[in-house]
Amino acid sequence: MYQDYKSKILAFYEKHRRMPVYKEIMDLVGFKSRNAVYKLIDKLVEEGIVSKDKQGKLIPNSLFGQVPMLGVVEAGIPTMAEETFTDTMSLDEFILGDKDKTYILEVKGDSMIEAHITEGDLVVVKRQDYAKEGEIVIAEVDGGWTMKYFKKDKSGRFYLLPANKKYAPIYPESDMRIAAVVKAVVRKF
Amino acid sequence: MYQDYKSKILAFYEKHRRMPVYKEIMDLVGFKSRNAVYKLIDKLVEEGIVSKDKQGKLIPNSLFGQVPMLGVVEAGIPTMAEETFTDTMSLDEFILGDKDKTYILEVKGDSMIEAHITEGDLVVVKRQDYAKEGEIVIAEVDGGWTMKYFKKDKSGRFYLLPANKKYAPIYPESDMRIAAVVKAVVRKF
DNA sequence: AGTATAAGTGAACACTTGTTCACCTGTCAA
DNA sequence: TTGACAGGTGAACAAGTGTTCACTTATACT
Repeated sequence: MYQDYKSKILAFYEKHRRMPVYKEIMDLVGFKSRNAVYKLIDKLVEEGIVSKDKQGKLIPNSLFGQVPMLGVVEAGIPTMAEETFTDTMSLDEFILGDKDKTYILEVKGDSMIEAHITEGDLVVVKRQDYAKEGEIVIAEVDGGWTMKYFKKDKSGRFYLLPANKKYAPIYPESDMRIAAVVKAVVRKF
Repeated sequence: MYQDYKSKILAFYEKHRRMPVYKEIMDLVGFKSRNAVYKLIDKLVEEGIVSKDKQGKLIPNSLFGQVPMLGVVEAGIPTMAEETFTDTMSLDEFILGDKDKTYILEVKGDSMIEAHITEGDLVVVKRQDYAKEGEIVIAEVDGGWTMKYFKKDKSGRFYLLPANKKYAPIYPESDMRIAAVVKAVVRKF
């Protein structure tokens, strides 16, 4: 019953992308007075799953809109009953550190297959014109665009290394311009 | 200047996980009357990037809090200037269809390496006790937990197939219990 | 039984909300 | 200069906000 309240409020948040006001919660859970909601919220605040701003408006806390992160696969999945999850996370925040200058690209081709990035995957890239050694970059070399490892050889020259033995490393002839670095890979089934 | 307003409102939304009220926008962009905000919002509504609910409160629209999805890698990255992105998406919504019964697990081991799921990846799983042929499942077989392909052989028997030649298919001796199916894979660099 | 504690009701309060109206700039064209 | 017009100001309004108080109902325990 009580857990029910939480999930109804969460559902509202998911649907409307904002927290409900007291009257809405009232209708949501079936109360007939806003004061009942007030007392309910008091408990949720004490539990730490929601907070109030200076004006009393609700703000969702960490556990809200987040996915419980259980252990590792081989340890098995804990049953719902115990559900002592190790952590919880928002995928959005996890994947996109800073939403600024972040874009998503679809992957074509198999040149990064050995890095386990395959055709149809989505890569989350951050647009920047520099990169660290070893990062996967989106670069423009000799007129074409590619996604490759950004490497440096013994003599200090930079080159692009595909993660596929079928293809050879690319030593830029004229110029090489880094457009973005790959921050994450997402694959959906 | 005008574009500035949008990004400031967006920043507020990102930070507080809710849309600002008119007075907050007023302080945000430097207006001295809420009516100025009212007129500004009117334009944003007309542009379709925000809406109002029945009570006048702002609700963020599709372009808000979302990541622009550009084309495919080989086509290169369009410049910021043009930015005629093909689409835009919220990773949260994209990855987690229904947040209910969805969990995240960290991958250990290399038994799914040929499916390009490698150690350290995060798999987004949905807890359910059935699966379709060919899906990747988290299952309990003969007392242990594994992540494998869920397959059916010619005679109609189900078995678990690792995506790694080093390991043999698993034909469940006593019982096989499916705990969850893998919906997505996320890898962060 | 009785009684203490939790949970819900309903009305009232001060305050904030989005909205409207009339008014005041600037800027640009004729 | 004149007029038009988009963009901003400031005050006023009804409606909705979170909160408080006093009161009632349900639940559990000795």
